[in-house]
Amino acid sequence: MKQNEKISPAVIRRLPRYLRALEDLENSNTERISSGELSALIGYTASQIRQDLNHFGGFGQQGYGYNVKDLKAEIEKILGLGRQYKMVIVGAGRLGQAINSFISSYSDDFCVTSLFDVKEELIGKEKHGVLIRAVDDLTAYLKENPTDIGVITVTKENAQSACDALVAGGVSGIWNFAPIDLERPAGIPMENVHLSDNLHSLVYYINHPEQI
Amino acid sequence: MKQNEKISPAVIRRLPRYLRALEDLENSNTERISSGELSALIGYTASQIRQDLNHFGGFGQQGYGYNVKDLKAEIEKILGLGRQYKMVIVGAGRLGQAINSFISSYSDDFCVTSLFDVKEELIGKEKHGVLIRAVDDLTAYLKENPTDIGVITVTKENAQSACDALVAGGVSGIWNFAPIDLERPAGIPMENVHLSDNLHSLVYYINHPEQI
DNA sequence: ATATCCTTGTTAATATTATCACAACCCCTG
DNA sequence: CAGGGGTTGTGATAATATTAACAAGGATAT
Repeated sequence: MKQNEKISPAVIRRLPRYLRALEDLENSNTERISSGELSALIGYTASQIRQDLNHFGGFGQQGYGYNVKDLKAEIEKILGLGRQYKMVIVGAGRLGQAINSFISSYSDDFCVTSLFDVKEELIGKEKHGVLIRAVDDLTAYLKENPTDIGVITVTKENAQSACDALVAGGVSGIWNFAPIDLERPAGIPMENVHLSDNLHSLVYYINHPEQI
Repeated sequence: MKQNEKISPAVIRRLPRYLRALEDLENSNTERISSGELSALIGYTASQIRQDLNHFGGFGQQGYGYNVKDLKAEIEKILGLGRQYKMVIVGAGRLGQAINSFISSYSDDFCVTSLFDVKEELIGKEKHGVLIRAVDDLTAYLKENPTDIGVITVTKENAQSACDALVAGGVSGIWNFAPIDLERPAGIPMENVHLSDNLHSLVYYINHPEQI
């Protein structure tokens, strides 16, 4: 990265999109790509693509474009991929199981080591090869088994205490699926997936198609 | 809405957040709320809250603030809630089932009428009281049973054809969980939930906590 | 009634984000 | 190895989005 420049969140949210496009290109054995071609593929302007990438360094070559393999490697490095992230999921209901299944099939870079739940009847069972433990044991488990990411898929009512337990256990980041904005110490990143909010936005645009 | 003013997507994405806060306030029997108090609750500046709401009309009163019940009703009206939206889910795997379960427990405003899948062994079964049909019958089903929203929870490879079938069947909007940007006719709104992108952004901030 | 206190709606200022435009300069062809 | 074509990196400009500031006017207390 150039200096200690603060990168805008808008740029960061686009990086995974670039990565997906580059993976597709690599799979189709494309060796090089220009910002203009990338623009046609993913819809951002060529100018924006060049400016985004330039926040992190000049990965392209004039008259040539970008080397697909190299650029993909650079973006993976920027994001911090290339090592394994250990995860736990708090909430072993349908959503927790779906996320567990998604992660295990998605990439070896992410590994769910345990699920947690309050429900007696779930504790001790396995889902997708992952053991469900009692949520009371969460913090203790995390201290024994250092974990990078905590996923919250419990109800709104239980989300804050799940978050507190994850923080107490020393996770580095939180992925929250509960429809609530959780309190946490500064410096702990959190990504929210608010399904209901998302659905409501969709409904707005269904009713105002002229605004799309 | 004031005139035919085009409302920025940034504003639209905040409306569901306001709605959530107002629901909580209503549940705790709070009658009135000022933009300053709302700001403390949800983190947006008071100025932004007032400006957002004013795009749609003056719902507040000087020296008093906003009436919780009324403001909630206004935002529901703006979003287009208050009627039932019929939905189908294409992809009856874990994610599809999780979304189905989420929706049925979330609100009566949304109703999943059918799941669809390619897998022979799933077709004819019921999940959460909803029948799984063959994806080949999707468009025909939609023509018989007018549907507002199509949810895509199939693999990346099958997502575009699912999208095409939904559009051919006349859905008004699409909620896409596949990690791909789908082609569709202009005027069909689509909300994307790209879990992998989201996870990658989280990983970036885990590795650059100073940038939060 | 009246005066004070609040809080909105709204305009202006600032900050952030996206686009444009082009010089620099590398690839590629012959 | 020279010239034409193509593409980047980047500073300037435009567009959006957010925050600040305050006049207008209702709520509340007395």
